[in-house]
Amino acid sequence: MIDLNKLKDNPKLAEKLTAKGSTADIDHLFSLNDSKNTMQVELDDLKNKKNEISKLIGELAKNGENIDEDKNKSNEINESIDALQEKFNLAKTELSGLLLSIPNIPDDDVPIGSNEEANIVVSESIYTQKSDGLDHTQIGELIDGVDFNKATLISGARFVVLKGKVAKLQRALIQFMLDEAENNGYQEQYVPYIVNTESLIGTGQLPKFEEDQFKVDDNKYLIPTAEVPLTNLLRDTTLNESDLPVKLTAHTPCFRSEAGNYGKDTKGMIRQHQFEKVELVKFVHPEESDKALEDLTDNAAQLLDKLELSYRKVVLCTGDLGFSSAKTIDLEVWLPSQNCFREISSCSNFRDFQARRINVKVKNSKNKYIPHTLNGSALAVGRTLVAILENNYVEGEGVHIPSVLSKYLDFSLIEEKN
RNA sequence: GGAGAGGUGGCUGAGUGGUCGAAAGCGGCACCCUGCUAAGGUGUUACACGGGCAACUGUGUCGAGGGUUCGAAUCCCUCUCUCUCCGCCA
Repeated sequence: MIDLNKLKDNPKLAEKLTAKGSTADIDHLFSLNDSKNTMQVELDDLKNKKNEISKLIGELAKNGENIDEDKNKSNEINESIDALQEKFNLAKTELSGLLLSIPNIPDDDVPIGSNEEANIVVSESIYTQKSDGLDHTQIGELIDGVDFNKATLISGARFVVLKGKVAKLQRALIQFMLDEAENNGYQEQYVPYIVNTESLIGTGQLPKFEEDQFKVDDNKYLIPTAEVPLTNLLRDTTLNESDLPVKLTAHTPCFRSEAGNYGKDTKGMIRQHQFEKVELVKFVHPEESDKALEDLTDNAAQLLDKLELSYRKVVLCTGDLGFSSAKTIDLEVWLPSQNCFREISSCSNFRDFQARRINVKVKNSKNKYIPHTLNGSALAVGRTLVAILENNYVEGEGVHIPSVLSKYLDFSLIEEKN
């Protein structure tokens, strides 16, 4: 949630919102806020009168005096209160609805642009970089480890079944990523995969992106990412400053309805309704969040280095930035079948945007402040699997397992069948 | 799924219509006293929103939302969460 006062003090911020694609009417927001406040003053004043009369009635009644006149007066005031309260509530509801629908303000160093073409590549780390390779669906068939037909049979489109060594490889990747996260100081969590509306509002998926979520019940949704349960772990809490930074990690499946992505990546495992991911989440002191984003991105990038997968680091432009994010750095891994880099991790600094929504504060001996939150994938496991299949495939042999995973697996090659 | 109990401030826990934002204790903080690793004394100690340069001040909050009433932590309704017992179950 953005800070209205900050927006008021700095009109330039409104332009940045526009650069992010927000169509919010900021002036309307201000006037709505003003009229809400005016009403609140009036309302409080009326309630104050009412309270005083009630107190008076109490005293009069105790002394056995006549209270009819004051009761009438009080009833009149109550009518005024009811009328005004209704208007006030409407204004308040509208205001909070609008505020929840306004995206975060991009950082100053975020490139301006309307789509991914304006993103800036900051670095590349190249190991081997094959091109025109087989894609993972073909390789999956050759090694008999990936089955989309069975997934379609039992569930439908955009699901996958992994078999044998490929399934084990995915499990090993998860284990590897969690171990690395722990080495980097993140505490592992096991969290619910179903969350309530409040949690999704807290991290910013709701109210605007309801159609992207899988709803399982009134007020209950499958998580689109572990960011949601992990970040909401601290909802409505006040932390001690000495607790910072809070660093959490979890492996979870992620569920996305991918509404509005018809025709995009329809083939293969790139865009699925269900995929595995290891997520990193941090709560840090506001002054530390820039550094924290770098560290977080490094934590994710190191995984790709250890897996010896080629990747590049990209700063997302304003138009490509997620709703809640002030700055996002994507890691994109090389896919030989597509001859391009594809997103495999997204590391974001949310500043105080989510923290305000989830009402988390930090106190020290002097005062209270709102911490900054960050998160990033480390990594998207499904896409990592795709990258390994495609990059490590050798014709006539099969898929070679990255050596860093050897301690998790009792094989180093997934052979072709026949 | 069935039956019951209950949600009060950081914690324990009083409080069944007005003087209750709420006793008391614990804990926290500040100061004082005390020459000994402790004890005692005094004061202070919720949050949100609004108004005001500020001192300060108004409103709201006793799980949530409605209702009754001039007035609700207290009475009524709905919801929700927690706990106990039974059933079922990985």
